[in-house]
Amino acid sequence: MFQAPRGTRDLLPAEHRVRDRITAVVQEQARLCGYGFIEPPTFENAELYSRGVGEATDIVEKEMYVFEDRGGERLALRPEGTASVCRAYLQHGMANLPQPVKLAYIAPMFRYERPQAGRFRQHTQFGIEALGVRDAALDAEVMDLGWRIAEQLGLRDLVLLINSIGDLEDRRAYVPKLRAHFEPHLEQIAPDDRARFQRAPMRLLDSKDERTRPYQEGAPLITEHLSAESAAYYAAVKDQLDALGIRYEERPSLVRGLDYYTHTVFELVPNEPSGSQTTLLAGGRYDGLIEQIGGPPTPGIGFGMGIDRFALQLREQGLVDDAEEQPQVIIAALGAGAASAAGGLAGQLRRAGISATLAFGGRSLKAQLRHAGRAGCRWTIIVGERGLAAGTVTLRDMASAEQRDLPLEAVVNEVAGAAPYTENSPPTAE
RNA sequence: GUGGGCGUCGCCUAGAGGCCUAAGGCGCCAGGUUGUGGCCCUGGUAUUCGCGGGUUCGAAUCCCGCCGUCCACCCCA
Repeated sequence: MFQAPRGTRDLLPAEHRVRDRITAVVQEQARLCGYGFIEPPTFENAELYSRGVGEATDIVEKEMYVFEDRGGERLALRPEGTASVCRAYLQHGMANLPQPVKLAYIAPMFRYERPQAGRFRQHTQFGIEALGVRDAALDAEVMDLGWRIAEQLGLRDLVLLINSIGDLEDRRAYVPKLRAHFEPHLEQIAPDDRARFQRAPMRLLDSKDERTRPYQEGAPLITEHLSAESAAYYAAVKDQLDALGIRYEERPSLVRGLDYYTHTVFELVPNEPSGSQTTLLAGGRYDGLIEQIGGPPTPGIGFGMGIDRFALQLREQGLVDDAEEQPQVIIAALGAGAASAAGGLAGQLRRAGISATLAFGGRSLKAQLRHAGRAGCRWTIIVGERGLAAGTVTLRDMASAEQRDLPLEAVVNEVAGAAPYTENSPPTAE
């Protein structure tokens, strides 16, 4: 039997309802900040990512789904959203629009990773990018948007981790100092971390390896080596966050795995993580990215939010109600002559905004009612040849078991006029 | 890429070398006579225990390999 490919899954109705709820909140909050939604293609020229995300990143180096199409183009399934949005900004000349240009998307991302809790080979992200402006207030606004989404969904006990990793100049000055700190201990630290020493020395700061940890003590921090201008920018961002009343924590070891980040970086995480893949939302400023992919120097900031991880977190915090919505009316049809009348009635009910379905399958009335009872609908309408001869159908209230005959033309109004049925109350035994 | 746990009906679970041609619960389907549900009762729903080898007179139960899945590392949303 076929199975969904490793690391992918079918989002079944119960889970899809959770996603719909998240999607609704996200769209509303993005709208409140003035974001317009865009949908970039699912695959792009592979080089867009190696140039944008960074040649030496894990994403590009070992996680991209790269393929050649029949025309010989080297393409990649989108591993992250920012590069595409920036490409679109350039391609459509959005630098001529009032800045910042605020763009949002909800789209699947693909990375060849080993699946585990909260990590998939295909996952869906909501993301936003605000392009063309470098302003501490915008940084804070972006983080506040992420914060509000969590708030609106009812999530508790989250914390926003922030840091500044400065600009290229800052890091050019800082990295040698960092290397100098670790260099004497290269023999002692973990082999993986020795490689990092060369390629991504800032990662040494958040290594979890027991062999490396002792040497993290006393290492120089980027935040202590920012230029006066960068430090002032970071301070301004924090002032803005304070004004917004967001609970944040500075985390000097916070470095992101994509090369394009500058200055502000942040992550939204649960206070007390239960698993290990718990970053709900992460992002930062990337003032060099657009230039990297061939545009003019253009500042930008944004984040990616793991919709699947939000769903997981909602479940974990007991914020998911799995009750599924049942049709308000189930129509039972008796006899071949009643089938088309039943179908017509179902259509009329739906046009009146009442959810209705037939008890399909040509079964006995008993079976059709049993089906209706189990489904938990409010009413059953029995359409039978006998009643039809007199122009009536039977409307049965499933909770009270009361029923009466009504003219076929009257039943839609009768049901529409009743109090809305909100609770999915199970039938009670008499 | 590395390490570990687990794989019996749609779901949950029993089973630990012969009494298992696999049991129970949930769910689903049908029926309990004539056009009426929920409770109850009856029946149906895995020719087979992820797949392939091996050990044995005999394997769902032991061994090996593969696959799948879950978890952790790495990394990340």
